[in-house]
Amino acid sequence: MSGEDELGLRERKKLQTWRTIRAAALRLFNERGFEAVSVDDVAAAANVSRSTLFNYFSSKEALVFDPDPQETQAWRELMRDRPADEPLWTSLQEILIGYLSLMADRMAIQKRLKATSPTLAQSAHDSADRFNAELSDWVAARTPEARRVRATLLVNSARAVLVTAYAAWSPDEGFDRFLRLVRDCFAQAGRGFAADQS
Amino acid sequence: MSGEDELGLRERKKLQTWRTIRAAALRLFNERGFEAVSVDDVAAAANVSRSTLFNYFSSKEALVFDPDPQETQAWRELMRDRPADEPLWTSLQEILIGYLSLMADRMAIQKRLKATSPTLAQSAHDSADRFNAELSDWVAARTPEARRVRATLLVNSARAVLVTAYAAWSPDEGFDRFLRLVRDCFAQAGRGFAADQS
DNA sequence: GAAGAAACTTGGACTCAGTGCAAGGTTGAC
DNA sequence: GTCAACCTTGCACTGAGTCCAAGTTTCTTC
Repeated sequence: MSGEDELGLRERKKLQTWRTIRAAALRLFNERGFEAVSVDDVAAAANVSRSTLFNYFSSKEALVFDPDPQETQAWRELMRDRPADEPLWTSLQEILIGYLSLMADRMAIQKRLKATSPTLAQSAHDSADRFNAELSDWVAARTPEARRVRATLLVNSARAVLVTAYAAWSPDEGFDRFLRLVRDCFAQAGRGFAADQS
Repeated sequence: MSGEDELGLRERKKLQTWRTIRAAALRLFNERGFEAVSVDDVAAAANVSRSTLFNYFSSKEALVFDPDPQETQAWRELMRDRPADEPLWTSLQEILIGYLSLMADRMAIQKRLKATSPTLAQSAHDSADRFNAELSDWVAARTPEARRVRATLLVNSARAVLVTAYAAWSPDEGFDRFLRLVRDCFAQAGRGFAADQS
């Protein structure tokens, strides 16, 4: 999340515009609910035209879920930082925890918004998918062809862990509690499910 | 999937209309692609008004993914049929395989369509969610409060298994191959991931 | 089997998301 | 300072989804 200084004026303006729009969107959605606010409302509140808004965000839902432009860079660093000989399951855990920490401040709002709009709830997947794609690439690059399906299974299972912890967490409980849930579920999935007696 | 005979005329007509619309939709989408066909096209092809179409399907995507009205009944039977003392992980495997078998004929078309339209790919989750909700209810009813989070983890992991197998499968390969992938991934997740050396 | 209630269908008008384009304004490079 | 690349804007257009009032079909009851 460093270095927005050595950017040209043009780039800095873009970043600023992006953040202005996002901020306006989150504020309005939070006040009135997702459905009750139109894209034009958001554009107006951010002092940009409708067209410009759609230059930055590909859909109304993207206003809520798109990652900050500098965040995707941070993702890659999270992955690059894992030692090559670390077991994949451990790497996934640490990467995902890092990922969540980047969104820590947004998470509560997002979860609350999702509760109020079915449309949003649905397209939340999508945002997770983008990170997942990034993650899958990273995994694929470090896994030989023959173990590719297994590697995918691990990635998807890690996501299952996340989803489970997320569902069990309430936005009022604070972020630490959420991380504890994540670690716990990771441990359980690590041990496997076959041994359960019911 | 039995008993559409002891239905009244009204009910039988409804079922028939539903299936006519669905069939028309799948045919058109398959011929021209999802995006290239409008809802009006489908309505026209099914000899039904736009309004009626939306009475039966809540969205364009639903035309592809909604389960046949009689299918949801079959789901419940799948769940009811599992012995109460069977380990949950095993039950999940068998239920999901049964579920997939119900959709066996649609699956190849759906996967092909999904490949051609981003919108569709996204909302595929949604359809799976509906089954998942049903499944979660069943699991919750058979699991004491204290183990609820773990049960959710198992359900979500089972879904991860499915998603993995689905991704690794190609629609040309035939359904049996798909089932083999599912069983294999179930076994792997059953054994856990912690032991992996990388 | 006639009459009325309930459920289903229809067309049309409306809102809003998202696309495409052409014109005007801003930024950066030489 | 000039030119090219890039951003922003307004406007017109398509298509999804909602709402409603009026017409038609099925079910019920006597």
